[in-house]
Amino acid sequence: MKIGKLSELTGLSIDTLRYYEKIGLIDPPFRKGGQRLYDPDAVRWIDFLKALKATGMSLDDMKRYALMRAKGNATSANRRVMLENQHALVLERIEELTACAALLEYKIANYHEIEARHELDDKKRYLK
Amino acid sequence: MKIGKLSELTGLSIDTLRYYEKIGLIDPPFRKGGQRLYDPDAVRWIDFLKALKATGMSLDDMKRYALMRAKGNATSANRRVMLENQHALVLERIEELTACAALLEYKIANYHEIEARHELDDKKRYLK
DNA sequence: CTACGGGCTGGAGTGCGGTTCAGGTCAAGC
DNA sequence: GCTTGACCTGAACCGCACTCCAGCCCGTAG
Repeated sequence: MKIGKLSELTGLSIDTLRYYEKIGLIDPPFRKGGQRLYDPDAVRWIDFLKALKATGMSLDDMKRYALMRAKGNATSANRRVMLENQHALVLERIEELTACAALLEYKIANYHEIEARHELDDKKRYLK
Repeated sequence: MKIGKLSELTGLSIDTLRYYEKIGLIDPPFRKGGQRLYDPDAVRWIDFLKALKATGMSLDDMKRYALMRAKGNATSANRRVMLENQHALVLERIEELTACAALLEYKIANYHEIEARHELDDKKRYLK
């Protein structure tokens, strides 16, 4: 498939795909007449990259992972450790967000209270 | 308190505190001999800003919130809505991260399997 | 009174993760 | 053969959120 199709399937812009290739996240595909022709497996790899990115991993770290992957089996344990570290970070981040959500809920409840009080004031003013 | 102390208490760098003041996130404090002198309440406000930031809110949106806060009660409902929207985003983000965590767990389990197979191969090789 | 640690300003610089642009080339349909 | 739309390259540019810097001032301990 050509780059436009891959862009459509992955949701990454054409520019981003070329950029990812440039920095070594995506293997340079075969070319026909200068144009990139991707293997369908590329979609799976890019989806994985998207997931790593969603966890907050930097492109640099993803590049390190991609590099190890390219080196084959010998790097398997290292890659696993990378994923384990990232997994731990994700759990931490979830905890942090959960705490923030609780704080927001508290603040929102507070605002509701304040608004209720103001409505009451309005009623009183009306009754005067 | 002076800016150094506030920096220590909030964990934000002195430069960041001045930057936040410049962009309107923090009220300009009183000055004595040109130096900023903060009220202890500043810590609470900054901690709240940190929480908003942790939720992924942009400084620009935080500025909008700060501006409304400065305008007083009339903006209360708008501020509540902002927090409610942010709360929804946080919940979404937690869902996304949870899904990523699951994917990572799956991948990690996969790596364990691969490693186990390789150990087996090593044993076989040893027995030859 | 002097040294020194902390604070001040305005503005330039940084790192990240793309995005845009100029100026082309390629290929599929008419 | 020609048009049209997709694709190509290298390099410049962008927004965000800081971070650093030069050159200055203030205040307090010795």
